[in-house]
Amino acid sequence: MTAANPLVDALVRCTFEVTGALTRIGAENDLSLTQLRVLGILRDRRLRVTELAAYLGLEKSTMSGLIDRAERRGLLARERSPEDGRVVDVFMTPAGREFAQRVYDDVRRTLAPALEKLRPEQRTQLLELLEALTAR
Amino acid sequence: MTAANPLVDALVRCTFEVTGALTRIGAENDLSLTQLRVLGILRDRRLRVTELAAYLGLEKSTMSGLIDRAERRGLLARERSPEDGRVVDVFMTPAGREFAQRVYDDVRRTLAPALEKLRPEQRTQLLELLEALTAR
DNA sequence: TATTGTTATACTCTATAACTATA
DNA sequence: TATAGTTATAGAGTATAACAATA
Repeated sequence: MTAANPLVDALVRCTFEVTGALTRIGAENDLSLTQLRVLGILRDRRLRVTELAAYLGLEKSTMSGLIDRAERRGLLARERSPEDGRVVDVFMTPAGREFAQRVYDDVRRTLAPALEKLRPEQRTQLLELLEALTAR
Repeated sequence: MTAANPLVDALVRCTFEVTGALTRIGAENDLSLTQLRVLGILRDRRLRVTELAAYLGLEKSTMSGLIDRAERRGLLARERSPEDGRVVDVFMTPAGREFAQRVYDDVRRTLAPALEKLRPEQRTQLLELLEALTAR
């Protein structure tokens, strides 16, 4: 038995709510939560397949499928590494970048209203707390 | 174009981190994120299929499959409503309740350490902010 | 031999459409 | 007719195991 922990419970509840919003916005753009996350990760990075899988906590084989489908849509591209012939780099196409920008704008527009119900000093507090929480 | 919003970004990043932890703990117990959420919702409620689908933002047909698999594992049970023969109520079995308790204990044990890095008054703040955020 | 990535396979998750039973 | 739920179907997401190519 573990003691009740209202803070963990509130965090989990909030997570499910935000995830719900993200899933809905993703679906409106034919993106699963995972694809949405892939786009977020690759926005400012170029990663090999294994690294991407590690970021997402998924198997390489799962990544292959995700990349296949995104590549078929013209959002991502693959490139064999010149240094190591086994490695495949993955990165966003210009179209993918533009698309991701639009979708994440949508995310901001959707989530901002709830956050604006907080007082300004509460928003500052929350930002600090979230950053403290996700700092490694 | 939407202005950058560090607070939304921090919230999304936090959401993906917590989701990652929930997915991993779920996987260790052969539960998808959705099944984990079903167990959380039904912990203190008895809902008809349509209500459950609404809670999760899913189609009724998707619910049927989710319930089927959880029922096959002995975690959930269905019961036809005596008042309205079309309605099917869904609820947790004792085994399901016990199982959910164990899994959510695991969730608390996993997430608590990160939260304990915050100072006590920060934890109080965070709880208040999360509650303000998810209040309807 | 070890590592990187893909393919084959099987199962879950999901939506849409068609259906059954009840109201 | 309308509503509640299930079934059929198809596609995406996921893991495991086997594989090919490269190091």
